[in-house]
Amino acid sequence: MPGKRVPEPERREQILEATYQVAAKHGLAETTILRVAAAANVSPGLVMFHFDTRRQLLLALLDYLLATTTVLTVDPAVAALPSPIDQLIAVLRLEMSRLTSEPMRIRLTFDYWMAGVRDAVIRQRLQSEFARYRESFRPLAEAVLRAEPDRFVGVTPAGLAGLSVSLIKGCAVQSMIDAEHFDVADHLAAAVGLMSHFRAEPTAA
Amino acid sequence: MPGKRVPEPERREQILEATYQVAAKHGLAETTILRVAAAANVSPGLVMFHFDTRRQLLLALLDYLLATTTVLTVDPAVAALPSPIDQLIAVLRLEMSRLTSEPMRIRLTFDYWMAGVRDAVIRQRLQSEFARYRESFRPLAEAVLRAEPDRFVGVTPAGLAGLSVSLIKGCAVQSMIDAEHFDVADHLAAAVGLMSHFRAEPTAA
DNA sequence: TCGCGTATTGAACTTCTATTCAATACAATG
DNA sequence: CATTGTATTGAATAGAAGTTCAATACGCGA
Repeated sequence: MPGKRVPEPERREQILEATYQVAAKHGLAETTILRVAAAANVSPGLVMFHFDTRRQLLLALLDYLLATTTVLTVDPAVAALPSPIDQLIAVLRLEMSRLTSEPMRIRLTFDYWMAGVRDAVIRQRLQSEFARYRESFRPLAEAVLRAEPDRFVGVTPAGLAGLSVSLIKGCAVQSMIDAEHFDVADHLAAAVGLMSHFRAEPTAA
Repeated sequence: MPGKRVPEPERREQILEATYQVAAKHGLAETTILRVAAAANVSPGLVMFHFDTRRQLLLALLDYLLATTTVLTVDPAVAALPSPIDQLIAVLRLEMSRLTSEPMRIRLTFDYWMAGVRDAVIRQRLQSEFARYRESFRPLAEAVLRAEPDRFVGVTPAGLAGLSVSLIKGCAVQSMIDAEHFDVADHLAAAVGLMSHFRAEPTAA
């Protein structure tokens, strides 16, 4: 006794949304067709009908996840900061706060990250996503190096951008398990402590 | 028709070793009793006999994994370096190389890391393990701050130690997926580029 | 109003898993 | 050599998962 018919794109969207809810709460491994179907108030068969296999459902979820990830934007208030290095630090701070405020999303992303170790398709999508993310730091990194070339001898824009992403990822990884105990501010303080020295007054000694 | 009897501790060790092989190659999720038994040339029942449940087998594997993790040691050649910050950088370099040279171990550790999100026992063991790791950086961090207090205003030893671990973890996470493409030297160069400035000659301008 | 295609269901099927257990052979002890 | 305890096996069980599919009802065009 079939239920109400719904145009295909909306059904897909509805099921994907349910899949996200399940995956965010229980993790990828426990994201089963049955659970997804139950969460979407739909029969298991319908999930297969729209996505063919569980694998394709999870790939679709990955696309959904990446598509709904906010791209890196430089806040006007940040852009107004005088020195590029202050801008970079401010962006780092914002990104770290943003990520740790969405723990479910972070966990899911790392779930895919682990899956990517054994799955080439997942791996490539994540790689290009993170390459894009890294690139979005490039203008800022270039500005920093341009502003104080003497102090950044041997550091490339790509290197500084990569380091920025690395710091953010390190923060995300820690907070994933230590959510309530891990303090973003503390973590950033050390990084800032290092970077801020590019502006430090010269030692007269 | 039972096979040869073997004293209990050796059997446990043998099965654990097999479990490690399977888990390192296929991941935790695919580490099944059957696979482990096959890898150990033993019947499935015997695995259960020695470890009771799959969960306890995996917990035992975690202990095994952590127990066989080399603790942080400061190489004599490193300790001979004149400035503490050079020592810290050298240690970072060594640790990053060490981790990326054992990709299987890293992946397995992160597998447990993900499992720890939903499993309190796993989480606590990992937390204390990483706390210990972080602490092992503390003496070095303190030496760095003591050597150049004026340049590290507001940075605590804990903060610097945490940042060091974070950099290493960031490196490990990247290399996990990007093994052949990710270059430890590049990654470290940026970090070093930052830190080395604590020794930079003052800008005369 | 009458088909007709398609979305939808729910049960059946297959496969894989952890787990249990009765049967069995080995080693040590007497 | 007999006995006893325990390590070991392999088959049986139960459950859950992904996937298939025949049956069914809905909505649209004729």
